[in-house]
Amino acid sequence: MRGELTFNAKVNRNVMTFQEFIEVIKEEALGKYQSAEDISIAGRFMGQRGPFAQLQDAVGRVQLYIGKDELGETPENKERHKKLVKLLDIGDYIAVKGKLFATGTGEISIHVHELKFLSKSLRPLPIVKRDKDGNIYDSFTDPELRYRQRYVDLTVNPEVKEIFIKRSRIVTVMRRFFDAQGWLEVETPVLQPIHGGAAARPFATHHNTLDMKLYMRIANELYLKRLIVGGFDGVYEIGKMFRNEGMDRTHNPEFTSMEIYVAYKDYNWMMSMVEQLLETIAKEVNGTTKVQIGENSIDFAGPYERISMYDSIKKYTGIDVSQMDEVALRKVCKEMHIKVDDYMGKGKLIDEIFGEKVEDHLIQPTYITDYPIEMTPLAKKHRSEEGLVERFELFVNGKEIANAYSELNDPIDQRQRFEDQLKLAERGDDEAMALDEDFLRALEYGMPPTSGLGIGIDRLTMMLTNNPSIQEVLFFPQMKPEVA
RNA sequence: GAUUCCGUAGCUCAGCUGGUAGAGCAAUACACUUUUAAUGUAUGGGCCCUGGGUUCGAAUCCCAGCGGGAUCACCA
Repeated sequence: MRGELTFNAKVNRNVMTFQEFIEVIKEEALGKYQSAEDISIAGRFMGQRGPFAQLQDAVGRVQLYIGKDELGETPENKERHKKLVKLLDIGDYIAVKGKLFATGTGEISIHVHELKFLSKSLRPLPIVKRDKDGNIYDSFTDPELRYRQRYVDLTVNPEVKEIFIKRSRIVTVMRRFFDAQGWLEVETPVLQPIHGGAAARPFATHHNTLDMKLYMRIANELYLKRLIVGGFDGVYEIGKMFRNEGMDRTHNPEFTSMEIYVAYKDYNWMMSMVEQLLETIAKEVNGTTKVQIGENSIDFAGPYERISMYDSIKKYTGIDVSQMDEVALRKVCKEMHIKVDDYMGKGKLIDEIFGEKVEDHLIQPTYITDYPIEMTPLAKKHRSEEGLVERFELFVNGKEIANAYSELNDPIDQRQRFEDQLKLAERGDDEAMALDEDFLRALEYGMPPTSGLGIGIDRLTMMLTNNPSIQEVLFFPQMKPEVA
């Protein structure tokens, strides 16, 4: 008996998946009461009511009919099966054989005549029940348990599994979209000697053999641009970034970003590309461009509104900050009761006003364009507006999900911008960007005009699945250690 | 990091102004072989997060710690 209960290696599971089973119902079994041939199926035993049991696999559930005296053929085999059925626990993996039939209420089920244990569950799974109206009766909801034991969460909460399937599809659709354009998916270093490309505190580590300090990347931008210098027309990378910052419902120390750089393009082109990309993703993942996020119904169908940062501030505050110097901006912040620090330069002050007064209004997808030069050291100067750069951020539901530039490809200007960052750092801005000599050298060899874009995959998934918490879209969100 | 709420059975939760632990589901046994969250009867199940304190007596009140959620700050 014991042998039957433990972790069988021989499985005939490839005979039929649940999905195939459902197709068989449609094509063959419907209208019949009993299939001619046995089918073989395997899955997780998820409960029993009388002779009716639920078997679950990755796709869904099917009903089994386990008749008391109908298992096995020989008397010994019948006896054995009776014992096996008694030993069934929720969570056990079993394989069954039987014929399809329609029950009295019309549900297509498997009339089991043979049952085999594949694996035993030694711990009781939480039992979640739901009725036809979707009411859930015995839920498994404790966030701490759900995140620490995601395997249980995924087993008993099908809507959780659905989120992660969507997340995977978002990435797949994105990849397919880029690949169709001939852009190249690449991988760049996670361990970097200089943490460039963004403004954030890094995780630091040490390489023993080289005896050198290394940082987990906070961004991969400077490496991807090196590849554009190297002659690729379009490169993109989907991968983890690491930032040693605070954690909350929208921040996890490691998160996934997609960065893409396309040569001979500018940020106007990029805006159109992003519209097509997001529209495609929304349709492929949700079947529609519209998505409900909390209270708001959002439509990802392009084109999106485009408004410059200065105009957006004017629109929502009535104040024109475009000609103001640092002193005037500080005065404005004070009048609006916006907290500012001494180290903040002009760009940062404008960003504070924007964050405080504008962001929350940007519900439908909206491009904010043309940022002050001080806060964007890697973007190209605006072709006609003094003091601005060609940059946009895409806001949806009041939150930023994409950031893009016409990339700065003038090495002399780039060196100057890095030096301005160093000055900010000296004033106490610990987010100011470090200078990367090799990156400058690459630019000195010549980089074509290029547009670059970054999209937060976690954030995008949160929006497309209507989840306000990043933990709900990460399989294993960062947690403090569990104490035994 | 700050504020605030929370931590009781495998899960979801009651447990009042302090008097020594409860329900539903799950589990076990027996009966039932049926349906669509939940059949019946019976039974077992607890470091009430941890450590101090107050008290004759603490799941309950106080303090500290640990873990989680929410809000804020920082960031994406």
